[in-house]
Amino acid sequence: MTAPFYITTPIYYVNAKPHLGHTYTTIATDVARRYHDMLGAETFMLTGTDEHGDKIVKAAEKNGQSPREYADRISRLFAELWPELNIHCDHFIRTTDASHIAVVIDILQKIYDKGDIYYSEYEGLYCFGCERFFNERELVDGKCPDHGTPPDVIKESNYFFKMSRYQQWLIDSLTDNPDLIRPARYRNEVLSFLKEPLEDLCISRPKSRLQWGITLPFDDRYVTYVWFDALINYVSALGYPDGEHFKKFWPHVHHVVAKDILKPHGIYWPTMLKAAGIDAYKHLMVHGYWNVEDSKMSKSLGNVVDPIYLKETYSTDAIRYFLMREMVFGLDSSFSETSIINRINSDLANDLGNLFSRVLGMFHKYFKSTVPEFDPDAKSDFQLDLKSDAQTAISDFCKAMDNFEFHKALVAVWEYIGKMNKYVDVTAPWELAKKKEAKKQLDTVIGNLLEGLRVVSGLIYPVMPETAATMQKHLGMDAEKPFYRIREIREWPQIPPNQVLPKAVSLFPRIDPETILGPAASGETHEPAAPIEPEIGFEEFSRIDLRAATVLKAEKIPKADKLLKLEIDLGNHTRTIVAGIAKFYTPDELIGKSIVVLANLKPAKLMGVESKGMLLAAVEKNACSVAVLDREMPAGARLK
RNA sequence: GGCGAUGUAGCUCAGCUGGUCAGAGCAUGCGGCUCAUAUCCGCAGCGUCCGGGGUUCAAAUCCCUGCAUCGCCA
Repeated sequence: MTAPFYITTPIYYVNAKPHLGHTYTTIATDVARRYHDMLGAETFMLTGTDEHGDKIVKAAEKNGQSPREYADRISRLFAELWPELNIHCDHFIRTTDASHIAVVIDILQKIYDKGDIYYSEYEGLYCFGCERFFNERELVDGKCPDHGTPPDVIKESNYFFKMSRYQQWLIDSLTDNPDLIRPARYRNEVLSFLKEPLEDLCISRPKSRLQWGITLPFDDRYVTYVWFDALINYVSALGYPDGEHFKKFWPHVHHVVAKDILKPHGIYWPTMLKAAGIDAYKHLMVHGYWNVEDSKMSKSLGNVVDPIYLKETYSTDAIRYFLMREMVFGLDSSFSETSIINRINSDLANDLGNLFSRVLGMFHKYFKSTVPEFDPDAKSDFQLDLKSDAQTAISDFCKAMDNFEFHKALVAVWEYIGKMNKYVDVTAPWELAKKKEAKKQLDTVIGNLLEGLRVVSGLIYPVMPETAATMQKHLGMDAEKPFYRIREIREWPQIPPNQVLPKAVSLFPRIDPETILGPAASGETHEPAAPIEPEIGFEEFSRIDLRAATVLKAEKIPKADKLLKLEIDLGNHTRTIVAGIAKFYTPDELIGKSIVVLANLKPAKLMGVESKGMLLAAVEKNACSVAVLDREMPAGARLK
């Protein structure tokens, strides 16, 4: 009996629309959930939205809405996004749900009754503009960084949670359970933080400052601090304290978070659980950030990391694959559309898509679309055994998935795909098809290849469920059945013989970067930058007289396809220069431009025209850009 | 300022406890096949393994130091 599996994403704060970071976390969580489905576990996945707190009030005000209306609207964006990305969550929780609020109140009261919450007055630096307290070191010159005004010293009374009381307990449990927080770097970070004395956590906000929150059960002048409220979602969603789900799933919880919320999850949450008398969670999986590369194509940055844009441009499966394959769980990764396209073209189109296409192509041609019978254990002369290699691939895949090493799991699958491509090459079915006496061999080769594709389709299921189902159908399998169970995948052979299969489809067409990113982006062909020339002194540089010049006239030089003749204004005189840029610039677009000219270059005759100086431009084989001044300067100004 | 991480081929990175560890993928070049989505297969990388010093018979791998980048904390 496989243990149940409970996995959570953070609940997302509704002060912003869903972006790439949310998307990665939630897809990774869904992939892990689907993997445990593959193992035959009963799974439960939770996501949702975090909706209280002053940031929400402010964001709502900005939008002219009430906090409730605003939270409803943004929350819906999240709830509706996940199905679009083939993410199946079993429950979508909102911290404004009545059932959640009830549990928060219950837990607060429990901890209060236990004596772990106390009331205390303190003094702090408060900015009325920001409606918040500041530390000394957050201030700039003793002033609020946002308002530039000195903060006021005010006294305020609040409720505090005795987190410090559980510090040693937490250190011990981290020491005893090396797996508690993974990867280890984040566990170490928490441990090093715990070397210093832990301060108690302020868990209330006076209603004079904030009303949008859960009222404390023991003092209705206060609402609950948003983190204290939010973290409790992980148990309230399961129907804590008596719900069946809670009993079944809580002992098997895995929290997935990004590194920015390590502290609340690594420190607040376990101590809260301990204080409330709830078993601590077993696993906290922490991942890194996506650094979005600022490419020229993505001026509107927000647009490119918009999950819907990505889905519509590249397909859900491709995006899921890219995110899981490209990021090492725990580390940061860089994100760019170029890298998505590279991944799609090389891994999905060339390796997987083309393999599928060539195998099915031969199958339909040589077998009239009818699945052959073959002996799965037939010895071949080829030294290649797709059947046993499949078992290796499955094992490697599982080992990686168990550790949240999604990229390694995919590498294992792709190594197998590579072996299949090699197998096709070595067995050369097109040769076998020419010889009548090789029919049995051909049956074996194609039979094994079809089975290999079946294994691949099973293993890619958690990452690319749609593609997995499509492949199954084209292999004559029932895609409605749980073909992705590891136990099922291992069975070889499994495709029922003598059935007629549907014609193949193209799983992943190659993408031409230009169609998406525009011509400038096909810049893969850029020459590497030339090495820097040997050093020179300033004196030597001073002899180079560079001047701002305005282009007055420009015309093509007859019979010369590269040359333009320019009439330029150098302030106190005009002169003629010839420039070899006709392939890249029309005369008209140069007129009026403020360019840079090497003014003391020895004159030279080009196609019969005397050129007195030359303009500066960045030049490559297939591209050229004339240097222009980005602010207006009088013609003749010197550059130095 | 304290603690920690990282720095390996053009790019992204594997290389655990020292001895085929100088590697993989992508990109590039050449050759082969023709079933296939101009795909697939094979071959090719003379990289100061950030710099400097040390330990050792032997270091990318351990120690010290410097530099760079990043993270956490103050």
